[in-house]
Amino acid sequence: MSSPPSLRLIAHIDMDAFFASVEQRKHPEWGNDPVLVGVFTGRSEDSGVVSSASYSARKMGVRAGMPIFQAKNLCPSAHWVSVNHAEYSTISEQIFTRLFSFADVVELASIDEAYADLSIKAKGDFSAAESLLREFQTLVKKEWGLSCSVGLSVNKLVAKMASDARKPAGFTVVHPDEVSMFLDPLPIKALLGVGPKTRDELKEKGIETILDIRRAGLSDLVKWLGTAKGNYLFAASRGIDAAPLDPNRERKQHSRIVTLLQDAQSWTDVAPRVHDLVELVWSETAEKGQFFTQLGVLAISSSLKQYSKSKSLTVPCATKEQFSGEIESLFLLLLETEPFLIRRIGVRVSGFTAPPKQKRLFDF
DNA sequence: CATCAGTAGATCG
DNA sequence: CTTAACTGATCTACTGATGG
Repeated sequence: MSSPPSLRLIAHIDMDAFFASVEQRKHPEWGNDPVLVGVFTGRSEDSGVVSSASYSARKMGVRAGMPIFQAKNLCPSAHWVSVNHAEYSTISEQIFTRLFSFADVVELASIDEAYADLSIKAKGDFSAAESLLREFQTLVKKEWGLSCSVGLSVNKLVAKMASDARKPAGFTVVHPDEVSMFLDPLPIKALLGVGPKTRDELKEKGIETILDIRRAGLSDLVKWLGTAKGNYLFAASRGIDAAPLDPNRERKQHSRIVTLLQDAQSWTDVAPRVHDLVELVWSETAEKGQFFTQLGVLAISSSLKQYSKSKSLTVPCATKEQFSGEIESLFLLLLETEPFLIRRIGVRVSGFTAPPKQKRLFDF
C-alpha cells in the first residue's frame, strides 16, 4: 500500500466582505464610505438583516446577521444595497474557476470561500505554495478589483483559521511547528463550529482559549458537550484535521424560506406563498436534474419559535403536483399541532438521488 | 446495536 | 416620546422506532 504524503499544503481563500465589496466596486463615488448589503423583507421600512458589511461599517460595530434597524443606529451614514445573490454567484464562480490552475484540488466551501490543496503543485514546499497563492491573490485584485484573505497551513482547519487571522487582504502562513503557537491564544469562538452557545457553555467551565481546551481532558469535553463535539474540539485544539478536500461537495438539502409581509394564521392566508415556494424549489431542483425523497415544511412564529414537519418517500417525488400535495398536507398537519402566528414559512427537500431509471425491458 | 425517520438546535455570513 | 424592531440557508445531534 502506498502511504499518503505525510505533509500537506492546504490553503483557505476567503473573500473579504464579499457582497459589500462587490457593491462597493460598482460605486467608486462612495469611496471608503461604509457599505451595507441587506435582506429587506418589506414588512416595514427597516425589517430585515444585514447580509454583508464593508470593513468601514464593521469598524462601527455592524455585523452580518444584525437587524437592519440596529445597523442603522450604529452606522447611520452607510450606503445600503439590497442583496443580489445571482450576481455574487457569477463572480464567485469566475474567481474560483481561476483557482483550479493554482492547485491540485479545490473544494468550494461556500459562495465566498474555497480550500486549495497545493501539496503536489508546490512539491511540499511552503514558500512555493505561498508564491502561487500570492499570485492568485494579486490576480483576484487585478481582475475583479476584490480582495481576499489567504491562510496556508497543513490542513483545512488551520488554514481556515489562518485566513481569518488577518483580514482584509491578509496572508497568513502557519508552518507545522507553529500550529500550537498560532492556535493556543485564540478564543474558542475562532474554531469552526463554535458559536455563542458552545462558547458560553465552556466559559462556565473556565475555558476561553484554545489552549484551555487543549488542557482539558477528552472525557470532560465529551461529558460537557457530547461525543461528537467533544471529540471534535479535542482534536481541533491540537490543530488535528485529517479530512481531505472534497472536490465534489454537493448540497445535502435545499430549502427556501420567506418572511410574510404580515403575520398569518391559517392555511388560506399562506397557501399562495407556499405554492410559490413549491414552484421555486421544484424548478431549482429540476434544473439541476435532482430528484429527492425527503421533503418538509417549516414555519417560524411571530415569537420566532420554529416549527417543522417532514416526511420521507419510498420513491423519489415524481411530479410537481405530488410535491405540492405533500407539502400542503404537511403544512396543514403543522398548523393543527398548536395555534401560533406565522411570521415566516419555508419548503425544504433532501435525500437527493439520481433520476429514477427509465423503464426498459418491461416496456416491450 | 445499526439504521432510519422526524424534529429541534446551532452555526454562519 | 417610547418601544420594538430579528434572514435565509445548511448541517448535525438527539430521540424513538424498527429489524437483525
